[in-house]
Amino acid sequence: MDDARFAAGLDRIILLTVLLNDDMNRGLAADGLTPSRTSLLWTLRRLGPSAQKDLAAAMKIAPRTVTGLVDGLVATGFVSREAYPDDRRAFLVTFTAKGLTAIEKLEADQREFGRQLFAAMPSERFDGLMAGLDDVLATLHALGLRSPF
Amino acid sequence: MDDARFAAGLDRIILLTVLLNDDMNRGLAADGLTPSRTSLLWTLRRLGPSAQKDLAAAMKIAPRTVTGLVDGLVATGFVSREAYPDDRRAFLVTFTAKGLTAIEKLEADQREFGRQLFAAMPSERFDGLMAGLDDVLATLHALGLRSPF
DNA sequence: CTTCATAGTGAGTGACGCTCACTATCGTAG
DNA sequence: CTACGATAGTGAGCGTCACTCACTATGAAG
Repeated sequence: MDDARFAAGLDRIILLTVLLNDDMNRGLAADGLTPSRTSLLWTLRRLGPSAQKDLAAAMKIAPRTVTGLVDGLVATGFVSREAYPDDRRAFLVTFTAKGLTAIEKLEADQREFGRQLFAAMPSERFDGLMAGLDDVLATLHALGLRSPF
Repeated sequence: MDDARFAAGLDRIILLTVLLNDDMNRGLAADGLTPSRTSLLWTLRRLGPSAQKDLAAAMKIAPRTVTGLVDGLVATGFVSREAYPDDRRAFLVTFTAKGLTAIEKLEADQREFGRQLFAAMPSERFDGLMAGLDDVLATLHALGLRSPF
């Protein structure tokens, strides 16, 4: 019966997900951002200036929801709606200077967080962790839990 | 500069977080549960029959929010509000038979998921993963990200 | 030019978090 | 025993974020 070991492992992973989720969704308020609006900024960073429909597809949410998120981000000055070339129905959602600064700060924060998490870890243990994570991710992939990217 | 390795590691962990979160919050609808109501059921399982204020404290949410969650769970038949001994202000939130069945199914699902994740993993790799996770969790603890339990 | 598809929004709903004000009850100090 | 402050829970109302459905404006293709 390895069930107990498996359960203990899963408990650790679940605890980690809870802690990281809480942490990520903290501090955003300080920047005037909400979790979903931040998620849109990350997506916009990945895709570059995009139509709202493309953001909706990438984030796997309804187009109508993107309208609301972009409304909020425009109101708070993180993005702007520009003209979309050759299609007057669509907008090109684009970072403002403030938005660019914000996403770059988020990226820097993430790098710093990675450093804090791993810098003190013996490299053997780090490698073992990575191997285990890759295994788990591959298993999840095989189970049909695919990466959104 | 190990920054790239750290970033890759953090990316894996974040991806895992996202995938597991999505997965956990799927399928709940099939049981007629929402994420927060399910979270309350898990808490109730841990604490045993409780006053709403104790659920609020354990879940780190406002008492008013618990009122709403319990309202929903009572309406859908998962819990009931019983008399609290020696205090007529409070309720003793208690599993119904349906609620008990539901939480036991969730527990069984979780055990099964643990099996699916780890059963095929070489035990050395599993141990390496656990060591890495323990290290990360200890680091998070040191950074002030404490377990909610 | 007519017809069908597409991009986005208005209107409405529901879950889930919050605060503030309020009621009912408890517990304790006179 | 009574008055007073603390506690348990709820009503009212707000904000975010997800959804659907119906609609407008525009694009694209016959």
